[in-house]
Amino acid sequence: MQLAKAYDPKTAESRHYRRWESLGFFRPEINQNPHASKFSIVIPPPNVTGSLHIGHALQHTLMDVLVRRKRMLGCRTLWLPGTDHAGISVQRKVVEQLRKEEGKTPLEIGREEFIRRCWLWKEQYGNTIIEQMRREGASVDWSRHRFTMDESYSRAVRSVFCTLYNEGWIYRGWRIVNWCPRDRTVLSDLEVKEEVRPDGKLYYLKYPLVDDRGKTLTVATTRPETMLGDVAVAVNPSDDRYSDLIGKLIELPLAARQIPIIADEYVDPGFGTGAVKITPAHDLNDYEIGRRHDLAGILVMNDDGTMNSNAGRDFDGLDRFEARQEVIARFGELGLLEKIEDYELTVPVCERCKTIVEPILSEQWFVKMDGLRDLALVLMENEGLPRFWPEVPHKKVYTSWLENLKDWTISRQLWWGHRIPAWYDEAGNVYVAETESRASELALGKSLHQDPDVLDTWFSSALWAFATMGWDGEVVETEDLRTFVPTDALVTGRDIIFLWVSRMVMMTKKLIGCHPFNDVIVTGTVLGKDGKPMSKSRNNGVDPIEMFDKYGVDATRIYLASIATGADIRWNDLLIETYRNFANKIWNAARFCLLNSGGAVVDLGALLEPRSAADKWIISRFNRVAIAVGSALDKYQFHEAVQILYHFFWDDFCDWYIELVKDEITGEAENEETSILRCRIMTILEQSLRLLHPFMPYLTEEIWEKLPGVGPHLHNEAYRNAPASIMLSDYPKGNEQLIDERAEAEMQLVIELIKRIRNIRSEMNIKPGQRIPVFVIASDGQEQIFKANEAPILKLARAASLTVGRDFELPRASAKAVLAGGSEVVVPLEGLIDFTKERERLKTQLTKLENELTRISAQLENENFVLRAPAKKVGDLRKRKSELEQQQAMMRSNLAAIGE
RNA sequence: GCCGACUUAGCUCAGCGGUAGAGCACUCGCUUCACACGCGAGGGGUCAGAAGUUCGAAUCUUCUAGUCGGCACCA
Repeated sequence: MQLAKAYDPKTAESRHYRRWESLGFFRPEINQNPHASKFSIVIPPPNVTGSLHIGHALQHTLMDVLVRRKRMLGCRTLWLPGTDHAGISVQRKVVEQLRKEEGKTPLEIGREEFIRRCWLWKEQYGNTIIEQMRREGASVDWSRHRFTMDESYSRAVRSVFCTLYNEGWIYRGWRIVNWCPRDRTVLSDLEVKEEVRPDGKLYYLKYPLVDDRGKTLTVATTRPETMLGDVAVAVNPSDDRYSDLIGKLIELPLAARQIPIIADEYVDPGFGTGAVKITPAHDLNDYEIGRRHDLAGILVMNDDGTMNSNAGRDFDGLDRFEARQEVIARFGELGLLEKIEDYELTVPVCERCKTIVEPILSEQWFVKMDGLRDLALVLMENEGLPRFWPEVPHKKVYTSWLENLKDWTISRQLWWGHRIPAWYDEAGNVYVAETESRASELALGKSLHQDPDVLDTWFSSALWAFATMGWDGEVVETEDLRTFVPTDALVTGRDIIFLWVSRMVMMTKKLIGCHPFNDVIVTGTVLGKDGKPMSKSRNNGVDPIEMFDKYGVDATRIYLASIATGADIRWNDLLIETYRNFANKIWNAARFCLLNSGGAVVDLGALLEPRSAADKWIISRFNRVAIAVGSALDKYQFHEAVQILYHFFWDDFCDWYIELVKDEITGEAENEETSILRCRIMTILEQSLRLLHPFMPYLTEEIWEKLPGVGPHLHNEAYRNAPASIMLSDYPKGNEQLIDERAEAEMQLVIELIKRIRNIRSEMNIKPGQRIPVFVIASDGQEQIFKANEAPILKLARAASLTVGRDFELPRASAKAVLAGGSEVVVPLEGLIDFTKERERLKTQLTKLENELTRISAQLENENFVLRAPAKKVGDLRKRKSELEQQQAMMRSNLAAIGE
């Protein structure tokens, strides 16, 4: 079988995914072992509005690595995909589309039509991500794909709402909430971000007292327009400046209203003037003060951020920022504006549209979080679940966030989403039920209308761990739920630990009684080339599809997996190139094996009877690597696994093993030894491909299917009846019995010898084509090793002859080097040697050696070290020291021999 | 204000108590019959600074400086 000279990712990427999918390889049902343990992951459902970005690619890669490995290990494996309806995002897109294409507003086409448009939009654009995930090679079970507004998922949402309501965990009430005047909906605290405004102002307004004519009290505010809703001015009761004013009345300017001066501990006498205007309908703290003093708030704004009629005829209809200017102007005219100070302030903004969020008194639905929070805290306290990877800092951040949790605003003034299952009669009584007919029963047939609001998208995604498994409130036991929940791992970004992870924990614990997942693997952020978070405005984004096209999916995947778990990474194309080259290296190693295969086939038996030291060595190395990869992945140390595999394949397998056996394999002679050797190298290649498969699925499958002798008999026992594919082959776990320390030490010595000779050749400018005689003065026990490996030494050191002995008379004009264990290599260079150069070469090496020797000697001379360090450490160091001393002596005499 | 992370070779990053590592870049040499997306040989670091713990610190503790996060407050 001939392979092309360079690996072309596109060929492989176009072929395998469809086959894997259509043969059902991604489904847990492919596993025919009734006793198989399970492994399950649910995907963090991407928004239907989104397209794949590099963060998805990173998370999907890690999930796929886990899933593919576990599947190959014989687990009944499920990776469940899906998408999120993304309430506000979709609504905004459809509103925009409507405006652009038809010049209409949602109100003009009506709720029903609007929702129909949302579904259309979703059908048209919502599958982008799904198609892109196929390209990634993500081995998700598409037959179990879920959308958060699927019929059964919606039933689950309504059911959970009703349950929580009936148990008193959900309530409706008036609270100060975050209001986005542009989206015209309430937002939860988590959807509000902070923005620093260095150019902010603090306005000092003078409020005239009613009785003491001419006397005023100055308050400081950043939002003067809210004064139209003031109901009091508060001072600290211990503030001597104002104590005589407490209880007096103020004539509120522009509002024709008298308001009292009250005393409250909340007021900080040191800030501003020490007197605070109180606007309970527009500020959380003012609201609390209002409650303490029994003062009702006056709402002066509409839902679009304009002032309402409560603000007075002159302000009604004005935008809040126009109203601010107007208020300031009027105060100025009245001589009541004391001053305006520059004041850096942070304003709350809508996470998505960046509009300044208005705190506003509003009637909304909330989830009481104290009980739910305790479920999560107890789970962490008692069982340490979920386990965060990396644990620092996420465990602490997660628990301390829970400890300070406030109630969750879950209603949204949108149309796209899960409509709140609450109905009202004409008297305003509320009936909460899964369906309208049940609500109607509760209302004894009174005429009802449903609450117009929908639920926060995160309310529905909080149910993702179990609503995806068929749970809908009526059906509470399903095969999938029993089998796959709790899931094993959740791979997600830092940004949604509060929004999603914590809420899934609470809801799953509450509704199902168990935790949703064991491990949470928190990925870092992939930053742009400029080291800043990727964003459209910075135009520093990296499109994973472009990377796939340019470097191949496999190279992109293994690069993403090579990023340390949880660490932020600055994007750099050069690093992907490294792995593109690696893919090519693998391809060419396979090409070599196939070009020289003869009649060889993949045969695990060929690994059981190693012939040469090189065979024993590579088999030992392979098993060591397989074990190390397994333990790295068990700890979610993907990058560690990648490094191990990269260096094993490139350094050990390609640079050394292939080179060591090359002559024999490419030789014309066809004998039994050669064929076994060919089987062996083919098998090591095949085993390596299996280890690499979770990271590089396309490349490994593409090569694997071309190897002679592969088939379902190589599958894990759970898949013996399935069509052949590397993705069902048995994942090598590594066998400790096959680690051969002696063979590894032996080969290391041979490698060192070859490197020393190459160093001499290079430093002495010996032409690559020139063969040179090599002598080795072997120390005790090493003679045999060199003799046994004569052929590879001759080849790889380009030596004409290798003479191994205990003692030689050798010409002064020789280059020499000392090996670990005391052997010495001598290359006679009659006529070729440049003594100056050789002295330099020896001196460089001597210096290196002596630096180490000095350090070690100092350490051993330290009595405390000898006394307190572990005996083994001291022993090792003594051994090292005596070896270094021996080498030093030899090198010194070599140096002396050619003259200082 | 509270909590936290990061600072290691020119660049991007591993390592996190016992001889400073990788990839890229750099220097030198190679059309060696799998691969120039390659092969071989090299150069390059007082591990941000200071103090401490320890026989021993890049690795633990404290402080300082710089960079970046999260949370809270903001009349």
